[in-house]
Amino acid sequence: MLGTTKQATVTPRSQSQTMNLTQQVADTLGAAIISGQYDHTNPVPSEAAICAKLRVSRSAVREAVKSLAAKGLLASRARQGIRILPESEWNLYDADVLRWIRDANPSLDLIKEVTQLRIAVEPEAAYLAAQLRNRPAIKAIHQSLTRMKNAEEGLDDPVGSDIAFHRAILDASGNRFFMQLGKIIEATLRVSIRFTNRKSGVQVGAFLDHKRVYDEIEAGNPDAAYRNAKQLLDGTLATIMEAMPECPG
Amino acid sequence: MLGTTKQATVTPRSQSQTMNLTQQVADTLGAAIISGQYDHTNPVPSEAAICAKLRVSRSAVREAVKSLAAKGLLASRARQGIRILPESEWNLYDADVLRWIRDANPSLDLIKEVTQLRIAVEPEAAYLAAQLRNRPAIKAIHQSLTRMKNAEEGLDDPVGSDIAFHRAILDASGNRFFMQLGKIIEATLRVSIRFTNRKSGVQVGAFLDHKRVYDEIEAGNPDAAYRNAKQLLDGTLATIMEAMPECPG
DNA sequence: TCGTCATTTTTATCATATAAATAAGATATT
DNA sequence: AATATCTTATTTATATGATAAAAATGACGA
Repeated sequence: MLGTTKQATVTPRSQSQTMNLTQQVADTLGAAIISGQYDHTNPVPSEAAICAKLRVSRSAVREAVKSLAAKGLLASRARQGIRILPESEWNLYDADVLRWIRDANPSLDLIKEVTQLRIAVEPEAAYLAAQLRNRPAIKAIHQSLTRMKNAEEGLDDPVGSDIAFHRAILDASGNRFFMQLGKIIEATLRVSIRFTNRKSGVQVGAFLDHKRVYDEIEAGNPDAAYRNAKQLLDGTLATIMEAMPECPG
Repeated sequence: MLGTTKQATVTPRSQSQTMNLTQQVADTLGAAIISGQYDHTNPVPSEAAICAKLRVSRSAVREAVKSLAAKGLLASRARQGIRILPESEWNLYDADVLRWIRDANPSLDLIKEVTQLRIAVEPEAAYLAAQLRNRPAIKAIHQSLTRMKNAEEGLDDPVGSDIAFHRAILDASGNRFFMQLGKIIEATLRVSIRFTNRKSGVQVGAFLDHKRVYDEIEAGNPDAAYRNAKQLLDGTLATIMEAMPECPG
């Protein structure tokens, strides 16, 4: 046999477990872009340079670039090369982008902003859920509440059950935009623990606070569900703000 | 010169104005997927079949597929082919996805859900803006308010100035998640007009309603800004619900 | 100084070949 | 008969190289 192909040195640190080459390249580039490694003095390398650097074929690089372009991170044009788009174009509501941001700058800023988003959205979702009264969806909320109860006795994961509860409410709203926020919130919450894991003492009354929201949804009282959800989240934000170094607003 | 390449028949109806081939293919496939053309009885064709159908190279198809995968529409694996992901995975906060959804099913449902999102987010954004009191940002709100005033006398675009106002408030919140919703809201509002363009009579008091929100932000009264913004949007939702055939919630 | 044009770099697109993964069928084993 | 193993075929994954098109740059001339 002549001309055997086969070469491909994988990208450096990227986890190649389940990721294919293109995904690995996209992950490497995405993380580099968001961590601010490139700017006008140090522009993104050309396709050819990336190929050489990562030791992969042009196909892999080009497919990765298309993937990142779809997330709003960059754009490429002939002769102009690959240029990074302004941050305002980055799709924050994308799990990968969010992860790269979180890892590039592990701070409470992102968590604060997500919490502000939750404060805006979750009470409204509870309101809509109480209006809709979708049986299966409400049952799912109740099940996550049971998980929280179990978690208090160490029989279930406290974080996991809490996340499940909030996601169940979003799902019960019937609003697709609210539902999609579930995975964004989850991705953030799972990390925020590392920052705000002040002793589980604050968790004591948590179950009851959550149950109040459920009860009002189940009873079909939109306004009361809204109020209880808002109160619950204001407490969460307060905890986060306490943990923050300075408090600019 | 031997072996001249050159062929490439473009995709059918896609606007090829500024779009390159890959984008055209992605647009064609994305629209087809979201319009529900494929299901388990009629799965997505293989790469080869798409190449033949659209008369483009495999590279173009593969890059388009990567782009759609990045938006959560599909995933592809060897021997298994391209499979559509469940709707819950589609990134709704993506301008392309939103456009495909809107065009696939032109109804008020999407507009209603976006408005529910606005009701949740915009009052909170006004609240934060009043807290932050960022001078340039508040000035931008005022400028859009001036545009609305002019629009009342036919000197500016009513829709454009209204959108500018709401985007300015989101921008003034300092929250990146809120800011990003600007383009989503804009894309939806520009279409919703076709549905709810009940005579501009309702517009009469609109300027004052908007000005009240601005005044409270400028004065640094978060709670009042919140209330006025909420009131403003409740009116908007009411208009939309009126225009809807049936009112399920 | 300014516009025009040739040059050259870079992405865009195409074509083709090989590798790897895996669904499905065939075969062997218990 | 049921299960495990091997074979085959199909499809995506990856690599390579060639041509096309776009656009930044610099040379040139009016």
